[in-house]
Amino acid sequence: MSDHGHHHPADLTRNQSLVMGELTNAKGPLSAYTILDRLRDAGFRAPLQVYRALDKLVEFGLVHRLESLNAFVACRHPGCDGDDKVAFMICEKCGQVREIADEALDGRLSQLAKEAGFVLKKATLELRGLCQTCAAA
Amino acid sequence: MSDHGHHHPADLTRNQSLVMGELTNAKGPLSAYTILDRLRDAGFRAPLQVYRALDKLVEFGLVHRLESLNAFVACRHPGCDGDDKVAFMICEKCGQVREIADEALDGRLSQLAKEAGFVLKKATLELRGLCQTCAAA
DNA sequence: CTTGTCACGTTATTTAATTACATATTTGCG
DNA sequence: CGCAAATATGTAATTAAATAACGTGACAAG
Repeated sequence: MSDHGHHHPADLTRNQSLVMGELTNAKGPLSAYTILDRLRDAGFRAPLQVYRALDKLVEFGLVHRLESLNAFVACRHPGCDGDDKVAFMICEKCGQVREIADEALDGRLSQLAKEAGFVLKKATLELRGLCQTCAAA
Repeated sequence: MSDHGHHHPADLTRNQSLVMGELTNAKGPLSAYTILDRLRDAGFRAPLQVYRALDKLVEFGLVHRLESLNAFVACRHPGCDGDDKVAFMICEKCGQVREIADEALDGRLSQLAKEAGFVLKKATLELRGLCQTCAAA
């Protein structure tokens, strides 16, 4: 186990490292095809190379998938491992993504699920709007 | 304005009605392409016919889009109009979708947005798991 | 009448994701 | 070591999701 709470191998494979590198480098979320384009020089040829790496990275908790964007971001929130109730604030102007973990929110969601007899596996919580900076401008 | 609080014309166009009909009829969410297939007999030929109708229906508040499924459901929750903070519980076994509006949840989301200086436009809240029935089985 | 708007139809294209199949690489173990 | 199982990779083809581009028809407002 690494120093930030994720369950993953000490070393990523070459492809996984390359994809992780692009995501870590990027300011915002990237689509699988954007990642593919950026890794052409590194020898990437097919979407599947990206998707396979992404699958693993998501599994390891190093990357999140943003459903409302069909895109992926590196996890900036060490400790979110095992917590599938992270929320995202996505700025529609600058593309910035902020990751949020909130006890009260989680609690309410769990409560609602419980009341409905619903067994919660995963929550997709994506807030779209304008970040503070863009809203001010 | 109709009797259930949505802003939309008294009459939908033919295409809009057909698409709305399929969604109302269906037990669960349908993808645009599934709708297309089901409307072949009614003369539908191209995806755009479905997407155009869906765009309007979503705009009218009659239909919701489920981002995590790339699918659409008829709104079962009269009065959700103008409220873009509806949550969905999606059963991964039977496909059933339950629409939830919760004050406390909304409040917490608004609070979190406010604290971050984030101007919230739309919230995507999708809970994946097992409904009561399927969990029991 | 004619202009603007809105819905519609059709074809092609882009973007997203998966299926299928072959090959390599690593890992654990006898 | 030698080998089998699991894991990772490469490539091509295909399905699924969504949009772009272009033209036509209906119709209300001026």
